[in-house]
Amino acid sequence: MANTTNLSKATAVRQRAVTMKDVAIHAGVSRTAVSFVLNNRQDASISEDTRARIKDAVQALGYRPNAGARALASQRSDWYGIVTEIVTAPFAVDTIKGAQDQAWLDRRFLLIAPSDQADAVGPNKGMEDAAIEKLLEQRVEGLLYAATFHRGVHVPQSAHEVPTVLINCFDLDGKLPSIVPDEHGGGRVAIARLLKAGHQRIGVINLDPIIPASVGRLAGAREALAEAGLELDPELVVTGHATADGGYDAACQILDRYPEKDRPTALFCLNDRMAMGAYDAIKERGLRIPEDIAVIGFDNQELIAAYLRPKLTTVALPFQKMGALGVQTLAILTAGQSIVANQQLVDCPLLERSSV
Amino acid sequence: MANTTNLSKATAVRQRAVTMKDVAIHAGVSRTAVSFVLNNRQDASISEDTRARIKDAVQALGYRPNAGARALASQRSDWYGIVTEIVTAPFAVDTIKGAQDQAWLDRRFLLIAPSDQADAVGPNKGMEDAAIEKLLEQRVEGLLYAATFHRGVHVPQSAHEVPTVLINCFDLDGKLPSIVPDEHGGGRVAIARLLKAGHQRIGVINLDPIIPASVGRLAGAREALAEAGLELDPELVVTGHATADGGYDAACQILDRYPEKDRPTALFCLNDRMAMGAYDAIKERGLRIPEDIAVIGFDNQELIAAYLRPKLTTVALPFQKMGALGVQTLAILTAGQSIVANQQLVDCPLLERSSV
DNA sequence: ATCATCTAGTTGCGCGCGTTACTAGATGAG
DNA sequence: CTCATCTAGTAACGCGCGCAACTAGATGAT
Repeated sequence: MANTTNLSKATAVRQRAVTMKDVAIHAGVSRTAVSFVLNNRQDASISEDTRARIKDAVQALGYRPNAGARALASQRSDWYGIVTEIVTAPFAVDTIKGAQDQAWLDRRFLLIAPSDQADAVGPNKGMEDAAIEKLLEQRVEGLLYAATFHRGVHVPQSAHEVPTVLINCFDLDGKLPSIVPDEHGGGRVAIARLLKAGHQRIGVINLDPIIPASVGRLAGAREALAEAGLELDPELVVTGHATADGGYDAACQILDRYPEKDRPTALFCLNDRMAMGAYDAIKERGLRIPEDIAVIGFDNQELIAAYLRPKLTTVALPFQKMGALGVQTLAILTAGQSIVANQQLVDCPLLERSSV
Repeated sequence: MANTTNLSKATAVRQRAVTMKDVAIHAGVSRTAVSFVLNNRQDASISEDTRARIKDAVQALGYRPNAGARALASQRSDWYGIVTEIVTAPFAVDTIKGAQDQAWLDRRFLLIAPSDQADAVGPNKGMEDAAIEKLLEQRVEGLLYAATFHRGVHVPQSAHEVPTVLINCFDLDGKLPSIVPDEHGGGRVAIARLLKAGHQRIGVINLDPIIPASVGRLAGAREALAEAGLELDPELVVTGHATADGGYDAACQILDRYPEKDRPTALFCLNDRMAMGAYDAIKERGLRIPEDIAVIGFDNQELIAAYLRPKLTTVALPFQKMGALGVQTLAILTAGQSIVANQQLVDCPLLERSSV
């Protein structure tokens, strides 16, 4: 009979799928017995013998459970949803990856909804709402809401209907728990690394000073300097546009402003794209990295950091970890338990390459 | 009553969801009537009056259809699955994006399954099988199987149980339809662009010469040259490791091998990462881009191409388009119709920036 | 011999929905 | 008045499954 099954499977593709009932008939038991065996229920008593017969039947028929029907009957879907900008964001994929892997471990499925514009005020706001709506129609048990740069957000109302965890952003108007990078610690570790290498005069290429990334990283930098008895010279902090060009311009400013002896010996770039531009400015002036000027970045944007020459030492944004932690947090919340902290910080580790 | 609903929604989060039955009772009709209205069935006759009452009830109660139950009853899920390496691949996200958007337009949902190793012989092969298995358990109606670089693959047997379309790869042992970039045309357009700018002596930084990308792009390059009455000088084709370092080394070879007058005036780099390294080699020699040496890349790896200085002119791999086309093809196949060609080529358009 | 307990299952309900078949009442033709 | 036809719905089944409640037979204690 296994024969005919294989045959029919090979010839006619669009056949009615094998159900538990088929398995039950094949094994000569009731459908319930099959269910018990497949779900490994301890309270039911099925002899080893029939248990084996059932498993054989499953194999022989190529039975595959119907996840939708199971969800319907059991009133739980084992699905989480994640909504995030997907393509505009080089980082989104890391968050997804982290969440996906963790979900996989927990035997859960991650539904990914597109949100071209996670920004709460954008013109595509409607799309984001629709995306969440779709996820809720799939009866996801929890939601992950991920931003591509650390910021405060307003989360659509519908997201409050199931447990929701914010990743790389925080709830501006509510109580939703969030997971964000420890920008402060990242700033510290970057500066600490430079200090350890003997640098005392450090230039900083800053981001827009009002965003959390800038605030946190600079505070951390100051703290690390203070511990070494140093201060951050405001003149050495230049704000640049968050691109390679911006980094180039800012680096030029810093490098050209001082005579060689007063020139900073290291640059802390608050993101890797700006570091990429800074590299150009440095090389253009005939200076070597890291011998003449050390450079340290932030973000660990793989495509940049790992391919710059020399490879860029940088502080990593822990997107994968945040994604995984998001799923873990969701697991706690959907289990009805409560979590300890409303905001969880995740370490930003230093990645040593060759630019310091 | 809208009041109490809102209230209960706000206070008790984990409430039984509103079902069609609730809507029916609220509107004073049968559940069937609700179903007819929601599905806009033409054959059923419901008066405008009750139709409105039902829609009001849907609004008032905040009814949201249960996608799983609907799938179960209607025997169609409106879901497609996509399996692809997700994080190892900077491109995967573009494919997903394209597919996702198209699916969204078609009112379908895209389930994304992780596959750390889409390679058919890798150690994680089991995971890929498991991923497909999971997708089939969700009763996806079709599968997209996407690779991160153009190559031949062996697709797991289970993927043959539903319509499957390969993206950026082709089926080594079967009949599965595939969608791949037009490497040949891309090579042509790159060289044509350089010719148009007056370059006659063109260096090529090649990839591993046996992969489809290399074969196709070089053939296209030769064709474009031939049309201009030129030939590709084999000496000017250097194979490099597909990284920035590899591009740097290859560029150095090409640049240092000839006296200035015989030096190529343009470099065609078969991927953007190698172009990134080539930039370094060129700048190191005091040469300017594009005045002294023009550079054209391939892939359009945004983070690189758009942030190099000068910005890199490159040929784009049409991942989004391939993803979208994949979904469209799947729609045809799942509708039971057959498609024209077993292999569809997608244009690789030239992206003009500033390096030519 | 009687009754309780245990083993190895089975019967049957309901999850939320799509869908087919049916029906009660209104309308019109003869 | 009778019968056919149309309008505006409704009753009921089944999708595949989980699960609570039940049962037939075997075993053991009294």
